[in-house]
Amino acid sequence: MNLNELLTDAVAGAINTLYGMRPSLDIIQLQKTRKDFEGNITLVTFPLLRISKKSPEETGANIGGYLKENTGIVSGFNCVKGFLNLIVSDAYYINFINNSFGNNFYGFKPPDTGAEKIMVEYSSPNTNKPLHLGHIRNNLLGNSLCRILEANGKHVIKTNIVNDRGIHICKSMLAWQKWGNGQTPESSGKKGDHLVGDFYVKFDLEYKKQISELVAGGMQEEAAGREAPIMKEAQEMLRKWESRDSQVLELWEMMNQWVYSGFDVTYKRLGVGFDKIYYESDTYIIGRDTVLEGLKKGVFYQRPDSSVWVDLTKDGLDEKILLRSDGTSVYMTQDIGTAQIRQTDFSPDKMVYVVGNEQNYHFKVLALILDKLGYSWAKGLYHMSYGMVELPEGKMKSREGTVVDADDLMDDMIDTAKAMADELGKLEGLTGLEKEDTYRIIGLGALKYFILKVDPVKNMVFDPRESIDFNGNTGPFIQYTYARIRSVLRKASDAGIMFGEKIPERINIGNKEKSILAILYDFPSVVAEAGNNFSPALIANYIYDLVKEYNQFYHDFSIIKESDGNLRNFRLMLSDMVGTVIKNGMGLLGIEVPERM
RNA sequence: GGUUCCGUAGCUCAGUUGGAUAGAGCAACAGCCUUCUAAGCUGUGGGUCGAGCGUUCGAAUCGCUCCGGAAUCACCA
Repeated sequence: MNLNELLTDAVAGAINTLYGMRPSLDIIQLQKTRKDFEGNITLVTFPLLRISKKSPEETGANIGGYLKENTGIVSGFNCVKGFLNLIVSDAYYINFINNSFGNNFYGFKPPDTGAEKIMVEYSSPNTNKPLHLGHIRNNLLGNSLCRILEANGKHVIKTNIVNDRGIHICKSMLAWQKWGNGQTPESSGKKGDHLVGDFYVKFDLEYKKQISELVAGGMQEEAAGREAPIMKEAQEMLRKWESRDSQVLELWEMMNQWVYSGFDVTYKRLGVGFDKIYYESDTYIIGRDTVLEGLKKGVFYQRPDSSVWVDLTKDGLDEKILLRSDGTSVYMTQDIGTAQIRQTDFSPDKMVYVVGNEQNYHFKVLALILDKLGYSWAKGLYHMSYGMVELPEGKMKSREGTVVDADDLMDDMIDTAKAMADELGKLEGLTGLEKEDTYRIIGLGALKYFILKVDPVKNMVFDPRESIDFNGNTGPFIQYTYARIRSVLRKASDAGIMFGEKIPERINIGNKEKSILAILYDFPSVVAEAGNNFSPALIANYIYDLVKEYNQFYHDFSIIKESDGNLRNFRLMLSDMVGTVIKNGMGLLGIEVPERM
């Protein structure tokens, strides 16, 4: 039982003894004591007054007195305006650190064989252009979510569905055919995904040109969009692809390979990975078969032009197309197929989709369709929806060239880390390789933390200047604290100072130290909460609070230089444990921590 | 127009199941390195929690109505 549970029990006992009535647990409201008051945990007395039939002050005094006498956890209390502030005994926290010290996995639940099996889909790129800032948020959230779920003892399967087919890829392919002159990543010296993306842009330019020519010739804009010759060519190419035209397939394979090798570099740098990768070119057929089956069973219906639809008007939604009139698949068809294959392959209890909130409607429809098809596992679908990333000047727009490229961004962050570290002279004495690695850790730490500290459901603004700041509530600030701790521990070790002896309960610890202990104590419950809420941001903000508190302590107290041996031992253990929690917590965000910086 | 989400300091964001005088960082200003890493610490200023009404001992938090912003309702993905 943790502290909250112990106290809830004890308070219930107190009320029963004092007032002769066993209260329901939900009126026992415990919260952290605000900074301005003395105490660690506060009981709100107001809901208890109808049982006690006494004033808030008196009720608080009664319960506080009982807890102090009977629990051994509460060493003192005060009651202010109906808030009973309980002082948790030093011994309780000392006992905690004595037990948890040296556990490198503190905060993590061990994997359990009977654990819930959760499949998490994230990343899900298209293969026609390189990854950008929006993908970065997706990848970081997905990867962090997986780590958090694993830390909660879940069995996690990380998966990626690569959208390797469709009209958008055909656009790049067509443009390459027309204007590529046989260029390859090798011949051009470009990363494959960037090269393919360049042709996608070329297509778009030509398409726009053709549209304006048609409009100038008197055609409506909408019609021009359909009639532009290059678009017709791309559509023709897609049809050839679906009928397995060997030349088109060969080109498609080649260009997709370029993109994959490019993605691999980006993924590796971002520190994300997958247990199983699916390709829509494999799954869409299954989806199509299922849709046709559903049509036979009467779950769907066909229009005169032979397109297939599902009617969701009774569920408060609209009608949705599942197969085009020419028989080709749409996005929904593919997702139906993918979900089925995943069930066949892994039969997960839950399938989590980390996908932007622009697709909220899509996933509502997907779950509904799978349910209508009679799949019991449809209930296990969960869309982890997250907000868009915007720039200070507004949305990223590829046609206006304001898209922030993932590779460029990482380069910039690492360059800035290098410039700053060199200016501060922080890494002198390290080898060249060690320096490079540290720049990387810091630059990526800044980027990842900046994105993950924000509540996923919210849209966020990414200001390249601000995100590059390394002070305040940032990744480097946290990493710096870690490096300081490591430095202290190294110095202790160099001086032959051993630590880790059990701390005697009678040791006299200060408020700041106690407050750090209390925060450390909370880590496992924060991990659990982050898992329940699918929110890496909870971890990020927790670490920041811990680190801020520790830095104040570090500033005000001596650790190695403390003359009292017991106290020195305690402070070293405390520092060591803060380091462990920083490392573990940042690990859940996919952020590394440096030994020196 | 329907549906969903968001609105907290100049800017970027915290604020678990309703609880005390709403918190950080950035930016501005003023301090602290002969002492374990100053990428740090301390202080000052900065708020009608979008607005109103309601629920109650108590609302940034819950409900309703507005206002503002975003997404979506495609034979795009």
